[in-house]
Amino acid sequence: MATAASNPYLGSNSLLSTGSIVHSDSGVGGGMQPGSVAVTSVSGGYRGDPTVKMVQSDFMQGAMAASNGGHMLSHAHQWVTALPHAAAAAAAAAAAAAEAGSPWSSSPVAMSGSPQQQQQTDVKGNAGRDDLHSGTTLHHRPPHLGPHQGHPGAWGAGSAAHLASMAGGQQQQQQQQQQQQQALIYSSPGGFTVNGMLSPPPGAQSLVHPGLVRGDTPELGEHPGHHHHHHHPHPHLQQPQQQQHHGGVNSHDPHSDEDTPTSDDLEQFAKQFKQRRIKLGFTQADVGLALGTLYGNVFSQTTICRFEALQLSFKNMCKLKPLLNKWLEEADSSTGSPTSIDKIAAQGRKRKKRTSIEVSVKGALESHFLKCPKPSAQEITNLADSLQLEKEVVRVWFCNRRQKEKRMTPPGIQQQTPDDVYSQVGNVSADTPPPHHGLQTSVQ
DNA sequence: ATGCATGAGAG
DNA sequence: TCTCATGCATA
Repeated sequence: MATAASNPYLGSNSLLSTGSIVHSDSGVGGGMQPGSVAVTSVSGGYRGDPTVKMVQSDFMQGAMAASNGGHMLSHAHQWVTALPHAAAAAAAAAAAAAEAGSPWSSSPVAMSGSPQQQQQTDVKGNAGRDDLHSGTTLHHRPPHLGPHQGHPGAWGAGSAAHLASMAGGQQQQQQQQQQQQQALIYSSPGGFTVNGMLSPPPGAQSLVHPGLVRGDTPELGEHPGHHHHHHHPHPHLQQPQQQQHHGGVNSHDPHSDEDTPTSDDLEQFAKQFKQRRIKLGFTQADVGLALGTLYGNVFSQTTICRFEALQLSFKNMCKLKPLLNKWLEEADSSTGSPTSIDKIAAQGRKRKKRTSIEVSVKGALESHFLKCPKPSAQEITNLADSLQLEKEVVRVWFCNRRQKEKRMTPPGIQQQTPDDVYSQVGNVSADTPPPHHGLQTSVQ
């Protein structure tokens, strides 16, 4: 593949070509035979780690492993190095600090029984690696947006799709998929508003430069006055059971911002959000960037995507919801105003090559995971050894696998079936209850 | 849309 | 070390 070619390490490594790997699978249950394992592709990236700065070509790994079957995981680090980059964003840090105090993780009284552990990491990422700068401000503009129509509050339709047990084995999750592209339409190049959206509501901060100071309250509230019923909590997802109101301490309406949304709320919100976003002509990336401009927290397309697909932890969903909600309000209220942001060019940062794990190896990992989701360091080492993978890769694989297990959307549920809008209406008894909720014009 | 990766923070 | 939030790079 072309990707490989671009880096020095893989120059001679032809393993990357798809053709090099031949065997396709061998079942999940058993041992795999050594042979082809994984290849890594490289790309620029950065590693902030001061300790690790060395260039090491270890592209040999794949080749060696393939040829001798032995293990040779001796390589140390392969990440490339060194790039001058600088700039720490103090402003971001400040914002982060502010953010930390926000009431995301806990509502007043709500969750008494379940501490929602751990930290929120939100903005820290910004301080660490983000380079927010603005260099240019291009304003792109949504193709068409009508006068604001859907306010948050108007939502509420959905039915929920749910789940399935994720017990027995791994099932693949469907992935209806298609690509979204960048918005192609830009509005008048003539220039107008300087920054993002206009007229932030009170409480919202004024806009700032993309990437620069913004001190503000991350207090995000969805506005009061919501009225939707929250019915059944989703059976899946281990969301902390929060709503237990005795006495009435916290018994105000479940829709108010103050309280933690139910997974159902989140699901509906996510759907609505996606619809609105699409109708407004924004890509997921646009949104992520806009959030940065508006609130100082930039998010990637990935995160927005995962939010929409409910592939984040419950807690994370709760955290993001207010932000996205805010954006949504801004977006559809500022009809003619350009939204804009500029892209932060990827700086010269080095990141480790992304390892590509063979399907057969994945199968092996999966089977091990089923037996033991949390292998000890030793087990990881052994496994890594037998699979001819780096220990770190295996470790990370397990971490990611566990994370996946904790996502909101359990594998097996269909997230949206755009083809059944008016298909079956009364049919509910079947085993495939497609969740359809009105609109849904475009699928992305 | 997702797979692998990074890094902060909590043990 | 692991977990969690996130994102680059990819398919």
